[in-house]
Amino acid sequence: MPNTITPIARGLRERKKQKTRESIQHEAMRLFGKQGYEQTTIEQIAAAADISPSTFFNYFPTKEDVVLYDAYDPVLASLLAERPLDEPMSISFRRVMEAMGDTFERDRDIILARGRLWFEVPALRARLWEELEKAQVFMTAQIAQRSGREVDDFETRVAVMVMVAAAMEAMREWMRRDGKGSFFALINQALELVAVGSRLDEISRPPSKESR
Amino acid sequence: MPNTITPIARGLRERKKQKTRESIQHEAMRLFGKQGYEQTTIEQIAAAADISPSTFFNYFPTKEDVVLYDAYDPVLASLLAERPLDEPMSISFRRVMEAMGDTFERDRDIILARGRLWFEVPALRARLWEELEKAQVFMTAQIAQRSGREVDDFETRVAVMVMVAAAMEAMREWMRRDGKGSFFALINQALELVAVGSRLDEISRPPSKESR
DNA sequence: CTTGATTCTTGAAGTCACTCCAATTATCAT
DNA sequence: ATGATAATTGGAGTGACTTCAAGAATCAAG
Repeated sequence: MPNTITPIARGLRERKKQKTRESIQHEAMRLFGKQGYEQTTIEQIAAAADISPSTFFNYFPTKEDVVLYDAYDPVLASLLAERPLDEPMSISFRRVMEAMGDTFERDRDIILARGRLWFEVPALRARLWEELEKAQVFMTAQIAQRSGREVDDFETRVAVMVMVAAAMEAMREWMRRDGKGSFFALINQALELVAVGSRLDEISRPPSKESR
Repeated sequence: MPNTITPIARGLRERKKQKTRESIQHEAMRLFGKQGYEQTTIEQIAAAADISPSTFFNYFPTKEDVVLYDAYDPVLASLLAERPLDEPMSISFRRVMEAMGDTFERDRDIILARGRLWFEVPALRARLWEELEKAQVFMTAQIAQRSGREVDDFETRVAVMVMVAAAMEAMREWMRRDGKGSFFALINQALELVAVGSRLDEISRPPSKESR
C-alpha cells in the first residue's frame, strides 16, 4: 500500500497534470474570447490543448467548469478562514473583499474577460449562483463556528446570502465600468446600503426638495 | 390585414394550445415526481402528453422551463405593478409577499413539489437564479419609476437584489419545513434582518451571558 | 533495469437535449 | 368554400456528456 500522506509536489505525474489543466483552461479561454463560448466546441478546445476530447472530461466535469473552476471559492475560503475568530463578521468580510480587490487590480484583464463570460453567457450566469451558494455555505459554517448557532440557522443564512448578493452586484457593477475604479469601494458602498436596510425606502422615494 | 388588437380569448386554436400546455406541464411534473427529473426524457413526457417530441419544444424552449414556467414572475409582477406609486417600496414588497403567502397556502402541495425540484435538481437550481434576476430587473424598474433614478442605478439594484435574496432564503426555509407554518412570517423575519443589517455582527457573535 | 501496480489517455459507441427544416394538417377570416 | 396562417410532425443533424475497456505512461520496489 502506498503512503497515504501525500507530499506537496508528487512526481512528474502531478506536474504534468497541472500543466495539462492549465493548458486546457488557457486554450479554452482563448477560443471563447475569439469565437464566443457557445461557438467553441469541446473538440476544438481539446485539439488546441493537444489532448483527446475524452481527456477533457478527465479534467473538467463540464464545459462550464473550465470558466468557473478555481475562480474564487478557494481564495475566498482560505482568506476568510484566516480571520481571527473574535473579529466581527462584517469586518472579516470586508477584509476578505479588500484582499479580493487587490487580486482584481493585479489580474484585471483576466478577471474582466472571465467575468464578461459569467454575465453574458446564460449557461454560466446560471451556474455562477451555484458557486455563490457554495460561498454561502462556507461562510455560514464560519459564522456558526463563532456564534454557536446551528450550521443551517435560518437567520444566519439570510444574513450571509444578503452579503453575498450585495458582493455579487458590486462585482457586476465593477464589470459594467470595465474594471475602472476600485472594486473594494463598490463592495463597501453595497455593504453600507445593506447595513442600513431602511434606505430601500429612501431610495425608492422621489428626491426631496433640496436635492441636486 | 387582421386586427392587431386581439380579443381576450381567441378561438379554438388558443384554447387548444392552453390545454396542451397544461397537459404537458401536468404530465411532466407527474413523471418528475415519479422517476426524478433527470431520469425523465422529453420523449416520455411527449408520449404521456400525447404529442410528438418536436411539439414539446413548441411549448417550452427547454426541459427546465416546464418546471420554471409561469411560476412567480407574472403573478409577482402584476401584484407589484398594482401597488400605489407613493407607497414605500418595502411596504409594497411586503404586501406582494403577503399575497404570495396566500397563494402558498392554497397550492401548497403543488408549490412544494415544484420547489423541491428547484432546490434539488442542479440544472433547475441554477436556472432559478436567472428567474430571480428577472424579478430584480422588474422591481428595479418599478423603483426607478418612483424615484426618478436611472433604471440601472447601482444602489437600487443592490437594494432590490438583497430583498430578492432574502425572499429566496425564506422560500427555501419554508420548503425545509415542508410548507408548515406561514411563508409570510418567514419573509418578514428575513426582511427584518435585512432592515437592520448590522445584526450580521450580532448574529456572528457568541451568545451573551444572559441568553436562553 | 525490470517488473508489476497504478494512473492517464484515448477511441468507440451510445444517450439525450435541442436545432433546423420541409411536408402535412388544422384552424381562421372572409 | 378558400386561401392565408399557424400548429404538428418526422427526419436528419449537432454537441455535450457517459461508459467502458484497451493501451500507454509513470511509479514504487527490488
